[in-house]
Amino acid sequence: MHDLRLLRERPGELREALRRRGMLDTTGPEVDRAEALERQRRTCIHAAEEKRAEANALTQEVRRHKQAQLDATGLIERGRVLGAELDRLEEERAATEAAFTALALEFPNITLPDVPAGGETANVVIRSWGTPRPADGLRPHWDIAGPDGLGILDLARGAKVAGSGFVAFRGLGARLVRSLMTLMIDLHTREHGYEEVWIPFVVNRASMTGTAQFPKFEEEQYGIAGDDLFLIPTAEVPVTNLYRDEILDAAALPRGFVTYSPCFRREAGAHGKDTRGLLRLHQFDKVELVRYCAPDESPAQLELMTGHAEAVLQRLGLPYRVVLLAAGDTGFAAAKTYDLEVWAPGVGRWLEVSSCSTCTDFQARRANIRFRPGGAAKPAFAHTLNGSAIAFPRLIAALIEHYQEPGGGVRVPDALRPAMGADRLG
RNA sequence: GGACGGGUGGCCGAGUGGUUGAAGGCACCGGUCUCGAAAACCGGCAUACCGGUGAACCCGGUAUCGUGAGUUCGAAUCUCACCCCGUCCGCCA
Repeated sequence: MHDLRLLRERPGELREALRRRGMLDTTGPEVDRAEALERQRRTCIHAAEEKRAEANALTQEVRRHKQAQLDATGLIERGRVLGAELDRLEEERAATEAAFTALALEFPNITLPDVPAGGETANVVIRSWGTPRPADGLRPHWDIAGPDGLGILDLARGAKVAGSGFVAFRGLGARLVRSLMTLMIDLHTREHGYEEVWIPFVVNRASMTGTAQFPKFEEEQYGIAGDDLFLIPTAEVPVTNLYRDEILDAAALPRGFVTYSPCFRREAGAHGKDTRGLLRLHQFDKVELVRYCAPDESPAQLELMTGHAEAVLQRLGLPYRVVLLAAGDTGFAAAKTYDLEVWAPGVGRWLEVSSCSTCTDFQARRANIRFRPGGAAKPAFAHTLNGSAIAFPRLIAALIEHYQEPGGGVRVPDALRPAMGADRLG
C-alpha cells in the first residue's frame, strides 16, 4: 500500500518503479485506472458529505420544531427524500472506494535507488565468504541422507502422510533440525540482541493483508477449512503483525524479534522445479528475524540484519555469497533484498537459504504500525524489515553435502556438536 | 461448543433515541500562587478525511462510542449478524 498522495501527485514515480520491476506493461494500465478512481472517489466524497451536511441541518430543524411543539411532518418528509438521495450517493462512494482500495493493494513496493532495474539476470553478487568445495565425486544430500544412506531423511513416508513436498526427518536428522533451531535462536538472542518470541502458526485475513501476502498471493497460501485462517508462509506474517494497529515506543526503536516457525507454501505453479530432496518443500522450518525502526534507520538496519543472518552460516562454516536482488526479483512488499546463497557441492549449486529485506513503510501502512517520532510529533509509519536466519532444508542439504566424507558419513560442524551430542551423522 | 455478563476518548468511568465528539475523574500540557516544589485554583487536552491557495495558523464540513448491516427525519442509546474479553459449564494438552 502506498501513500495516496503518491498516486495523486507523483504517479510517474509509481510507473517508473513498475518499469524497473519489469511490470509496467502488465500493471501500468492499472495505475491509470487507479488515478481515475481516486479522482472519482474524491468527487463522491464531496457530494456525499454535502448531502449529509444538509441532512444533519434538517435533523436539527426537526428537533427545534419538536421542542417548540410545532408541526414537523413536512420537514420529516423532506428528510426522508434526502435520506434516499444520501443512500444512493453513499453507495456510489463505497463502490468507488472499494474499487480503488482493491487496486491500490495490488501495487508492489517501490524499490530503493541502489536496487538494479531488471529481472533475475540483473542480480549482483555483493560479496562471498568461504571456499566452495569442488563438486567432483560428491553425492547429493538425498543420496547421502536417504534410506540407502544415513536414513535420516524419509521423503517417501513424508509424501505418504501428507503428499509430495512434505518430508520426515528421523533420528539424528530430526535432532539436527532441533539443534539448528536452538543454535540460531541462541545466537540471535545472546549476540545480536533479538527478543525471542513464539507465535501462532496460523493467522487471520487481516494479518495476511497487513504483510501483503493478500490479496495478490492468496492462491499461494494454505487455508484452514471452515475458518478464515491460513497456515503461515513465513513467521514474518505473525511477527510483523504483532504490532498491527499499534504505536510503537520510539525510545525502544530499533528493535528486533527472532522466532522459529514452520512455513507452509503451496508453491503453486512451481511443480517440477527443484523438486528433488530438500530443495523445494510445501512445509519447511525457519528461524526468522523481524525488525522495526524509524525510516532514516532502515538502510543501515538492513545491512545489520543481513550480517546477523550471515553469522549463522559462518558459525556453521558453510561457504556462501550475498546477492543483491534486482527490482524484478525483489518481493512484492520489499524495497530492497539481499539473498544469501549457500554452496551445495553435491548438487553443484548455490542454494537460497535466506532473504533479507527492508519493506520500508509498505507493510506498516497496510498494517498501521506507527511510532511517535521526536517528542510531541504526530505518529508516523515505522519501517519493517525481515530476514530468514536461516531456512533449514536447503541449509541441511548444503551442510550434508559440504561435510560429507568418502565413507558416506557426514561430519557435524563444531558449532552444532553441543546441541547434537554427536560429531557425526550416522 | 453451551449459558450469562461486558466492549465508550491515553487510562478509569457516566450516558437507553434529539443542543453527546460524548459528563466526571486520572494522566498530560500551559498559567496563577510559591524562594522553589507540592497542594489549590484557572485554562487546554482525540484522530482521520474533504474543501477553503498542495506550507503554517485558522475556518467550514464529514466520519469515528468493538466491526458490519438495519430501523428512524435523527442512533453511543433500538434490532440483527459477526469479532473480542470475562465468569460458569462441557471438552481437552
